[in-house]
Amino acid sequence: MTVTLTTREAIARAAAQLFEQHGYTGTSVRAVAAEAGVDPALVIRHFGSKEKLFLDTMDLEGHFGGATLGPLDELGERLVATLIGPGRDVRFSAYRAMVRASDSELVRARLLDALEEMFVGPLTPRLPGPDAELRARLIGAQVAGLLDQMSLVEDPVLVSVDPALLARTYGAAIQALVDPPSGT
Amino acid sequence: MTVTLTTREAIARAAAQLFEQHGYTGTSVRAVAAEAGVDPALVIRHFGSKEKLFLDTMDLEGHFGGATLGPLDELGERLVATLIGPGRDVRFSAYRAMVRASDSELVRARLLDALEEMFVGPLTPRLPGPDAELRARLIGAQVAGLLDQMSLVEDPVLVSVDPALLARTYGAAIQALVDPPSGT
DNA sequence: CAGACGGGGTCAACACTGTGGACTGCCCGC
DNA sequence: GCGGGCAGTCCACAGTGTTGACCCCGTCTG
Repeated sequence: MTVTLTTREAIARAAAQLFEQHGYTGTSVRAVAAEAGVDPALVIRHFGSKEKLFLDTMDLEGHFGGATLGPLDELGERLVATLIGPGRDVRFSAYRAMVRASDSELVRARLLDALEEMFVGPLTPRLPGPDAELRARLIGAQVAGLLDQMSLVEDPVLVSVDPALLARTYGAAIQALVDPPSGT
Repeated sequence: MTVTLTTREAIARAAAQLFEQHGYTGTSVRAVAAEAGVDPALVIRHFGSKEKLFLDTMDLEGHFGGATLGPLDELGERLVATLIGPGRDVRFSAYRAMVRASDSELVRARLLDALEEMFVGPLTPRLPGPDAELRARLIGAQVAGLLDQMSLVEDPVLVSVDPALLARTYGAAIQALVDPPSGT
């Protein structure tokens, strides 16, 4: 029930929209201010800097949380299906904006936190076999790679392929890290 | 034996160094000009724009070429070993700079070209089983993901883990897409 | 009730960015 | 010798993030 918007919220809302739409470098502080109907200097006054505004505004965990829940059996396929399922646009643009802004130390730290919270934390204690933590991190890498190709590079084949086939195929590769290694 | 450097080469060289070191947004045209001992307007005159200078300067293929050669048997492990083997710093920074600059349509096209040339082209006709092209693209995604976590996000665990273990573990996941799928 | 205080808001300015246009000087073909 | 083109220089422009000075208004204190 947001009847009236505090200025700070108005700025945050405008920023979220523009950052998702045009990325970090693509949106200027002045554009955010204009969208929020506010003086440019005010957004800096409220958030300290454009970088902090970006960090306060974007959240990955909200968009990706809980993707690793459920039984380990066929987790790979489910994980991919969740990623490319409903709401993929929001997820994709959030990820895209973050990665492209990863010049910033703080943004990098945030990405690392997200990896930790979404994969390493929940998965490490559940993975059977050796090197569980390493494998959890590499599952995160696989997810990042898929997002790269679909959202950042926009590989036309991947974005238009049958989602079920994609989930099955890439899911199998992820599953290879979920299941305990079989070699020597 | 470059005794004397043409101005254009001097600019390109300075640009390559600075772009790899500080990324796209992190290096200004004026900084490139200063490093090359040249007027800022001159670098635009020679290359058309900062973006074109970047594209003329960075090449992925040169750094990553031929990573998918050799027998399909254990290609996954060899691929990872090549990626994180000698010269990884140069590869990493090239990839990092490209991805972070992927706001630009042209940079994205270039990344897509690289994917095509390095994975889809060489691998599609060689992969046994169905959906060879899709699987080739997804192998590219896996590589991108690993580079993301190691070079872009700089996951401290991944960058310091035993390379052989990393190659074996992630290589197995890649191998799951090299070998023909086994399920129904 | 007067007055100090503090926080939200406004304005102008700074240093920096990429880029374009006008200009100069030089070399090469006619 | 002379004209055309090209490398190089200089200045200016619009836009960037950010800062400082200022103002206004509500609140708390004496």
